[in-house]
Amino acid sequence: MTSKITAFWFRQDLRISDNPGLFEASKNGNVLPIYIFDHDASAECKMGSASRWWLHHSLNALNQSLDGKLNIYAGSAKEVLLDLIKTNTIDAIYWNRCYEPWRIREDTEIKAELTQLGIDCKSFNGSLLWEPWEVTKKDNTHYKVYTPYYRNGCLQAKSPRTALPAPQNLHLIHDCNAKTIDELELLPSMPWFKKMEPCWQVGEASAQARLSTFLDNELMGYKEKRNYPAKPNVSRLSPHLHFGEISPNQVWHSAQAHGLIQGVENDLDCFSSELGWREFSYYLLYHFPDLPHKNFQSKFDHFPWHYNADNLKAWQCGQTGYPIVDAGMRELWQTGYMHNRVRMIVGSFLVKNLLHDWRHGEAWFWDCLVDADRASNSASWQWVAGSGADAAPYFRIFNPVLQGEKFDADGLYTRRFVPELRLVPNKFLFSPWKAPEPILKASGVVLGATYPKPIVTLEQSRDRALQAYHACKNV
DNA sequence: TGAAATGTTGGGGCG
DNA sequence: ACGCCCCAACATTTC
Repeated sequence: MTSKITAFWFRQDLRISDNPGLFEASKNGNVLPIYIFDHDASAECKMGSASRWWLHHSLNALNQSLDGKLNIYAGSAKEVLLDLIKTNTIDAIYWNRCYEPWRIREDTEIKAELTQLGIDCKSFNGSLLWEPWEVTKKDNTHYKVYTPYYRNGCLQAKSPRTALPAPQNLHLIHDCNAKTIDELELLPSMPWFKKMEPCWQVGEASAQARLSTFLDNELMGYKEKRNYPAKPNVSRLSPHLHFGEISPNQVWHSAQAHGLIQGVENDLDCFSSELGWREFSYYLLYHFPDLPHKNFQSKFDHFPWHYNADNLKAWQCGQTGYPIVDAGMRELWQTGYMHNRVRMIVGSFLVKNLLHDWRHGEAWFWDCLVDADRASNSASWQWVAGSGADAAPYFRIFNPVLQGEKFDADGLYTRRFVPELRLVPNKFLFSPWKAPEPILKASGVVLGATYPKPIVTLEQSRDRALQAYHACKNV
């Protein structure tokens, strides 16, 4: 064994198995495993509150896998790394690529400077099935529509790398100048996260367990049942994927293997395609770095949004008077997560019925979601708003009453998060303002007191949205 | 992965 | 028996 020391820089790949950068680093000899918390450096890379909570636990899980030898630092990544090579004998620094624009900028700089100083810098793909620059069209332009991107761009390209094993014989080095995870102070002083704790098991082992449970019990019927927020047939892998506790390659190939079971072919294709949407988001962000801030379709730059602080607040707090919307927003607040069907409903409601700029929704989700991810979050909000690539057409406006009746017919989901309506019969659960007074009384509901009256009417707000969209249609 | 408005069809009640 | 109307059910168009 040589005495070469390779620093492996963990970022959004908080796992040991199928970690290409770590795998290669381990071949060189000794490994100095490091994590740099650099998200407080600027507003652009600020991490949301729920994400910080997740990160705290994820780092602890990773540290445990590394026998307590994960070296923690805080501050600008470049400064930390430059400092690190001054005070330690380091021959190489490896990492897996990140794709946020600010990361790409910074990584490019870091690679150039460190290489000049004689450090062997290598980056790897640990987070995507297909690199954004590898999915190309013949005419050299970029895909703007999902289906051809996925079918012709991804599925026709080379099959995603199969998962690597965890490196054997990791020789880990500890730097005594490193901080502890607690010193990062990722947890807020107000323990609001207590209610989230029972909902999640953080870390690589839990991510693998979640994948197994999903594939064994919930993949069957996924295509249909994933639409019903009370059903368990969704993977809930998004936060694990975001922090890289599990790689998309591990998910992809495990799912493929399970998809051989007869009768789940369509479910497998549907699930794989959801991983495809994740790839598409990264692809869009890579080729359109302004995606988190700017409308992908610039005609939306002149959209007559109608900001109203009270309405935004009501939406955030789950007090809109529309039970399926309020259930979703409260699920988000309480658990750090929201079922995908309901994300579409609350998104449509904010952007169309309340006529709020999608960036307000993006910001709130960013702070509240444990799976907050720049690429997915901004691509999805632009999709909902109609300003994005391959977006939902502007006139597609969800009716929260019909959506509730259709996708939560027995009210299980809605009653869980809006318990003040639990005695309201199904017939009026999604439109309590239509319930006759005796029924409300028997249910213990006083509209405007125990549960809000609708903050807008569906008919008027729908018409207003259609007018507004019409106004900027072909600017 | 929408909803509402409008159009079409066909069965049954009824003069 | 026949034609007319009504309307539910389904299909198509429009936003």
